[in-house]
Amino acid sequence: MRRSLASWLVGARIARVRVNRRDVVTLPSDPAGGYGRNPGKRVGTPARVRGADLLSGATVTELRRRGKQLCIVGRSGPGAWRGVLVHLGMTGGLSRVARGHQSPAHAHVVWTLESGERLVFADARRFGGLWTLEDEGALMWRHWSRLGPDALGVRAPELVRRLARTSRPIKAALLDQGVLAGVGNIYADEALFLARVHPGVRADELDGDTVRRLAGCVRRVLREGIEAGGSTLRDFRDSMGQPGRYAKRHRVYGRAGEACRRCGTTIEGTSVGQRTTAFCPVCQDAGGA
DNA sequence: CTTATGACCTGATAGC
DNA sequence: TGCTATCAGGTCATAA
Repeated sequence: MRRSLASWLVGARIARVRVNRRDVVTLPSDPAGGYGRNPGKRVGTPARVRGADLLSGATVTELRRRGKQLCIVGRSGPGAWRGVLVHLGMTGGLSRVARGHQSPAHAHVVWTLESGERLVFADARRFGGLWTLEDEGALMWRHWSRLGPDALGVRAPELVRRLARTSRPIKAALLDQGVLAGVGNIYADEALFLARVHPGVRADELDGDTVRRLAGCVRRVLREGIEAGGSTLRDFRDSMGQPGRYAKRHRVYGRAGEACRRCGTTIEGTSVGQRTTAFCPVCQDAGGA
């Protein structure tokens, strides 16, 4: 998504912003989790979202990603840093809409560029959202300091150290964004298959060689996924509307009941940490490592 | 502190 | 056709 946005959004000047749903936007003054995402804590009237907080009047200079979070960085006037953090959740998307064309369904926030085209944040299920940032420090300290290293470039020693500190199943640890940032349910299953690690084994019981192998497999599946434009199960489209092509290359995810591509055994479907999990019981033997 | 669990949402699909 | 149940790519608050 970052790459597909960069090609047309960087350098663009934002003329105005329209917020159709206040609760997908979290201001620094809103409750930590976000105003709309915890009904029990919706108290009082939320502060109004100002256009400038969502880059109105700014020129986009950069798109920075860490894990699953994307920061649209801009400048308004000399030296004035602006930034909006985006998380797509499960069904969120950012899309480019030409002048005169219709926005997608669930268009919660719409930026109109000086060129007349629009950037639209849409999210049917609303697990995603936007976070405004008062300065670069807020991005680094309030948001990104809570994330583990970005999975695309994670080094083996770092992963070894981090996995040694948790007794959870390895799959649950890989999905914890504070341990490692950027691996979701699909790529966790794919990486574990490639590394021949059973998703249910305790993270702190994996030996060093196995974790080193796993680090390489995490980087590999993400690199492959990005090169293929992502995994489209149903909803995902990049900002130009293109679906990803990686799902047809999944080795285990979504293939429970089908034959393992490596050994022919039936891929098993189960649940680890409340998440749908697929693995090959022969290639990913819980005893082996 | 760490870990487990339910809640948050909507839409697609399967089964009756 | 229309109803209900089930499931989904992620995270957060809360309880244990």
